[in-house]
Amino acid sequence: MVVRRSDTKERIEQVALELFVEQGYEKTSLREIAERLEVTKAALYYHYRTKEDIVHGLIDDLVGSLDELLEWGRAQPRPAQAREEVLRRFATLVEGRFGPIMQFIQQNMPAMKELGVKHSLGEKLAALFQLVGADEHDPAMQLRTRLALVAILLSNAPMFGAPQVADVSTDLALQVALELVAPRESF
Amino acid sequence: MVVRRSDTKERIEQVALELFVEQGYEKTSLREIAERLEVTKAALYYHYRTKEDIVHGLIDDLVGSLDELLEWGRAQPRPAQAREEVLRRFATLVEGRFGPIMQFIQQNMPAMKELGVKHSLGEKLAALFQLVGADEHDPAMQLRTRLALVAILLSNAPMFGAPQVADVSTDLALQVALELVAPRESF
DNA sequence: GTCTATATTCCGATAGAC
DNA sequence: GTCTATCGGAATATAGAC
Repeated sequence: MVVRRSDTKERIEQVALELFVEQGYEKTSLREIAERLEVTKAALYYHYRTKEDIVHGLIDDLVGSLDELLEWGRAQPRPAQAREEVLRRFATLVEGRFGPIMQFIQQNMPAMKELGVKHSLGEKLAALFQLVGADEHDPAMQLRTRLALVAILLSNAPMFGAPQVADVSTDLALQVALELVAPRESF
Repeated sequence: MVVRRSDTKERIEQVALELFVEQGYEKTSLREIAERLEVTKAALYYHYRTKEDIVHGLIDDLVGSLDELLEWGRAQPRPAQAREEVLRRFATLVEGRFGPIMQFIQQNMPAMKELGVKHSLGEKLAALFQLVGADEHDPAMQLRTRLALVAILLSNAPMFGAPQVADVSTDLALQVALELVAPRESF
């Protein structure tokens, strides 16, 4: 069971994430967040020590879920056969409540780097990559594995905003991702 | 022949790009750029009207090269057969002098959006996507086409910093990109 | 828990001498 | 073309009343 946070804390994180996705982390001031919440800046500082702490609140949630996914995947007796289900669960997370957070992270890498998020989250994604890529040593297969994860992420956020020609459903992204990591003889 | 700019203008763009890639656009101040150049802020303002103008100076170069690539691709009599060469030339641009700029753009999307870069550059990338994807109407093929471009971009910049497990050579990325857009019967 | 008021710092940008 | 000096504003953050 998730620990119950105060309503205000939840509302702060929710509104902050909205604005971070709309405008980016740096361009979003605490004044704007406070205004949309119809409170003052000082109120925010009662709940969070710094602006950075708000981001950590958002990220910790995601890191926790990734940990659960990793734990599950590693517990599977036949890793090779768990690949598909790991990708499926990852896609579920991305299309679910972590979609906006993933988009926020993707589009604000310099800020994530400064906050140390790039390190903690990068660890998890590297582990996920290894789990899905299993013990592949072929560089081409490693690249395909990475692209499989990107395919799922692309269904959530646009790349450069432009090549969003058609809507990509999560199901389609998952299908292409599975093709990418599927064993093959040749093309 | 490229128009000859003053040495100082070139050095400003070079140093600014360095810092933009290292720290991000918003976190890089004109003071820092000036300090690394060993001049004062005011000197920068003689060459560029605003901080945004420095970015536009960097981007225009790239947009120009993409235009050339698009022009060439469109002039090919057999578009389907030009795909491979377009991807090859795109990879050459990314691994060449535009690598850092592409990385900068990718990792600073909110700033690009505010500068209108997302629009001008997005147009070019959408056109490139259409050229490579040709007249594909299958959504799965459209996604694969997008991933082909991403594969090439991934060889240049890390994704989340972490899943950079092995070095991805441009040749390998190009090969996987070609596989992705290659016509197929089934998997 | 939320407020008013303020401290502090840094930024982008300009004026004008040389 | 580069400098010194400075302006106006906005940002994060804090102090202290209620």
